[in-house]
Amino acid sequence: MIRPADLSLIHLVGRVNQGIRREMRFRLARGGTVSVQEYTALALLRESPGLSNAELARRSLVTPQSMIEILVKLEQRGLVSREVDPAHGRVLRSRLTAHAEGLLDKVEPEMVALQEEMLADVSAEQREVILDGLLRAMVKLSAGLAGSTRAE
Amino acid sequence: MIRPADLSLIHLVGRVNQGIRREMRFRLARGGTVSVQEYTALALLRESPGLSNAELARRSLVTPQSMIEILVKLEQRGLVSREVDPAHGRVLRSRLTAHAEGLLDKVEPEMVALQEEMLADVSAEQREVILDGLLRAMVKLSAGLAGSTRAE
DNA sequence: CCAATTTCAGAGTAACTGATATCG
DNA sequence: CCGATATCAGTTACTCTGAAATTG
Repeated sequence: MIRPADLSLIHLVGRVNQGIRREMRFRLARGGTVSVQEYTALALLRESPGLSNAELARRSLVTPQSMIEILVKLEQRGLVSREVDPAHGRVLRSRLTAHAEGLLDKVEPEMVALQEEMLADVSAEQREVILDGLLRAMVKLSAGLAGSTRAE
Repeated sequence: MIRPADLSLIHLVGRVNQGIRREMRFRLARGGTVSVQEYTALALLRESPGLSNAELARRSLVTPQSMIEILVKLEQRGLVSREVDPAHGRVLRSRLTAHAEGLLDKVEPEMVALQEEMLADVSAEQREVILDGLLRAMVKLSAGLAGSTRAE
């Protein structure tokens, strides 16, 4: 017999994510005019400059085809610059432009505020535990459990 | 100055969610032929039978227009039956059909397995803390922080 | 020749905004 | 008349699968 709690985490993550995206969309609409998906990619690039499209895709758990679409758009809008990797002529490494840095500086305080409001009733210790747990979950998901990345 | 850790949780939830949905889509493709979005609604209805469209939407943090689309499709496919609330002629209360119960019985073990694989390195105590924390976050998000539901 | 990366093209899923009608 | 619900219609956001070219 499956108890309700057995499945609550995967559902709960989905709902919380939906709530977060909803709020992000709303708040991003004022500031810059970047979509949630674009903001997310920019934030990742700020934290890890020089990532390639393939690397960005892996870290975001999406296909490279999905990521390239975001990346190309960001490049066209002058938010990202891409340069050939000197060690591997096929790889293009992405970095934020000054414009993007400025945009993030303007927008990130709002995102921090969102997170703070959302976690108002969650202690610092509890946040650490959650962060650690979700990170472990992401490692497993990245490894490609039984599904999408079938080991042959 | 914004430290990287300041924003990690909202991003981490997004990535974990993406990983979960990716796996769910893959595993659901075999069993029933329900989409992730449909499965999620069915699971919620099993846990809370008799919810109206508006209630389902609120619990899922989506608009009623988004939810009605799923619900109508499920009804057409014979997975959900809807009846007028005797106390309020406008409200339609949804319940799973026997067919849907059978489908969930077949599919849920796979979803439980997914959650177990994903949380393999997370202790029972840690899961409790995460569950509690995300629930608190969802309460805040449901209340409509500063954004989408602007209090005038 | 093989593995990884990039990227074009088309498709499908999922969520949204706006507007209308009904019920209490 | 107001607030909540249901729902039609059109649109936008996001991700995927398939296929082709390039590099080491």
